[in-house]
Amino acid sequence: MTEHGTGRRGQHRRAAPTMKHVAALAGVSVMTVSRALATPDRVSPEALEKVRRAVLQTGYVPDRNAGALSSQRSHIVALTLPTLANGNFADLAEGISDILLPAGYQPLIGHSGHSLEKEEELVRIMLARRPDAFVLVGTTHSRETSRLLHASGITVIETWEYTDNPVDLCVGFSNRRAGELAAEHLAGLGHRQLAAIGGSLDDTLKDYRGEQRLRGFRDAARRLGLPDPVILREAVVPIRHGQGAGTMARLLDDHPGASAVFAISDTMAFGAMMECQRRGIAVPRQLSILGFGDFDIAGQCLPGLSTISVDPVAMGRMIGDRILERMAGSAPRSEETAPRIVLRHSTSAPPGA
Amino acid sequence: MTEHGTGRRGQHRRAAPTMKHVAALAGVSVMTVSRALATPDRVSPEALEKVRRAVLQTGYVPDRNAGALSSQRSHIVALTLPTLANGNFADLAEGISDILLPAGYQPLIGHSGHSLEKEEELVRIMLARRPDAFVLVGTTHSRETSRLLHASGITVIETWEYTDNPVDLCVGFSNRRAGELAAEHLAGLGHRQLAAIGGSLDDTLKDYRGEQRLRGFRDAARRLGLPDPVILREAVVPIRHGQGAGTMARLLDDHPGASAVFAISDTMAFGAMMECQRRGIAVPRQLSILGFGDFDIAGQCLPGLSTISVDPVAMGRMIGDRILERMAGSAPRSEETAPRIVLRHSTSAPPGA
DNA sequence: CTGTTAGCGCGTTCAA
DNA sequence: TTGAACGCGCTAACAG
Repeated sequence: MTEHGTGRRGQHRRAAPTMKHVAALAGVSVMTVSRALATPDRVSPEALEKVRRAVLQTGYVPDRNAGALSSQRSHIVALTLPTLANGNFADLAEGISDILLPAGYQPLIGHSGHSLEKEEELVRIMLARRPDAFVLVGTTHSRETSRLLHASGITVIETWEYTDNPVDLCVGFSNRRAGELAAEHLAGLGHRQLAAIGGSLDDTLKDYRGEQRLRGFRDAARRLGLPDPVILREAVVPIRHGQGAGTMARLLDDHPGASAVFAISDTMAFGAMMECQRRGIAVPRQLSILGFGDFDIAGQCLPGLSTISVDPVAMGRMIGDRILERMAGSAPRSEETAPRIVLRHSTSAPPGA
Repeated sequence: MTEHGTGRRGQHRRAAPTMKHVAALAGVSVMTVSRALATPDRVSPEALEKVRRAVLQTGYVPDRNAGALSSQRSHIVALTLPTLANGNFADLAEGISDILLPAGYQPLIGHSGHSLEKEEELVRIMLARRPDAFVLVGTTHSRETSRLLHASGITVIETWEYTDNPVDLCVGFSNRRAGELAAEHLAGLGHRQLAAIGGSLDDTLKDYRGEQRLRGFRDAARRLGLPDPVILREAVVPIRHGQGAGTMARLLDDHPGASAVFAISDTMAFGAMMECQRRGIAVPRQLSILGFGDFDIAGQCLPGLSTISVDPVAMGRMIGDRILERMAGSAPRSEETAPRIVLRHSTSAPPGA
């Protein structure tokens, strides 16, 4: 018998109190402490009280990672977003957290910067924490990402886009449909020459969902018998307001014929509106602008921005609920949510009408 | 000998592959796999290759929680923010992530909704994951929060405010100083009757940092010999644009004398600008407006919003660096960063000047 | 209701 | 360079 284990750890900080410390202080076994914390009703009132006191005295906080190792349930839910600096995704994350945290699950948030390679790296890093469920924005992933997720055998929820062939579960909306909605709204107002501004088609950084919206927009315009919309893809994700202004400037310079513009996001739409204001173009009298996302700013700018809302907080809560159902053993179904138009004052009939 | 341990876990999903599986497949011991992944140079090229293949074939991802339990280093860094739906905090989080992730640390993000009680709960939940470091926005915490952090014995970094008495380390700026800067700028332009709009003093939901900015603003005005600024605290955190408009409306109705307004955040400032536009008040000719935060929108709206920047991404990176230094065994110092004015076009000399 | 035993997946330590 | 033993902190399973 060599004596391992005594003082074998090198220099390191004072350790946090463990269950053993609490048990010793309370004069009960470690198991009783464990039960007192997890299933208080299976412990005698006296033992419970002793444990409670010892916990308070030591400032003990259970080590859930150790618990996870033992119980094979980490109570971690991984969440990969394209970026945090986007109100919609932040709202989505808060919606998910609002449901999961009170239920004892810990969201683990990461951001991929709209890159599939970074997403794959992130998935690998997060899988190393053995989450009980994995939430991904988007349905486009690298082969290896899909394989890793599949091999992990955990619940996977894809969101922010709807697909009939999810890795596992899907809670999202059709971005094509959102684009169609945009075209239908503008056509309904009487516009014929439409335009759209969106993100670049850069090889590695791509807004796949935004691209779907643009396609839906174009296809709906065709279906409605309108000329093909002018589509400018110049913004680099993550999109900031300035990109909207720049792309709008290009549109006004090179394709002055359009009377209505669909912007891939409110962020771009606002920048576009400012560019119009700078040039003395009245919105919506001379030019209609329609956004996407119903960001906070859409309701505050002048004129109020007409936009398409997908209610990220509600979607997040729905995702949280689905995860809890799955954890409880039931088999929730995928769900397609419906984007809807929010009418404000940036769209109206075209000038000649 | 009763036979425990065989199939003792109840119904649960297909388990992820473990190091044992990889070792068996590679025909080496578990330890060799461990070393092949952690210290490849201490493993023979042949063994390394066998392991590498087995890893690829199984889609194995190491369990870092188990690793953490063994090594006593979780490589997790906890981060509590007031909210994700605030560009500054999102940027801060991304800045921290940008440094930590490549170094092998996993940020764990939570949001407290500006509530000290929720923060305490969050700290407890996050401590249960045994982070190697803890980052908190703000220097105001509940007694229990401070106690828990102290008892945990880990590195703690407070940010977004500077204090000489941090729990452990502090990387932040003086919010008072930011407020003073605002008053000095406006006074320098010739304004005498100043005003400020900020968050409510609700009992539980408080923007402590914003309040410090307001106090710095007031004190600097006094020091400069100006009449006391009118300060309206009506917005409820988290502040959205609409609150700026409402508070501005109240200011214009009840205190029409002020020629310059400092808004506690760009979000409020923008709402305030829109309210002015709605009323036909020209900014900055009739009224100057100064924001805080240098949010994306400040550079895009018209007129461009003069504001105070604290560079959250840089601060985040600084925090990440400090954490890595501490992990490497050195003793980094606290750092006070300096807020700075970003001049655009929403402030100018007062009407009569 | 309580305690004992065993083991979750890994890294540390020591021995070969 | 490799492997075996051991234990990190906790919970499942069982015995009392």
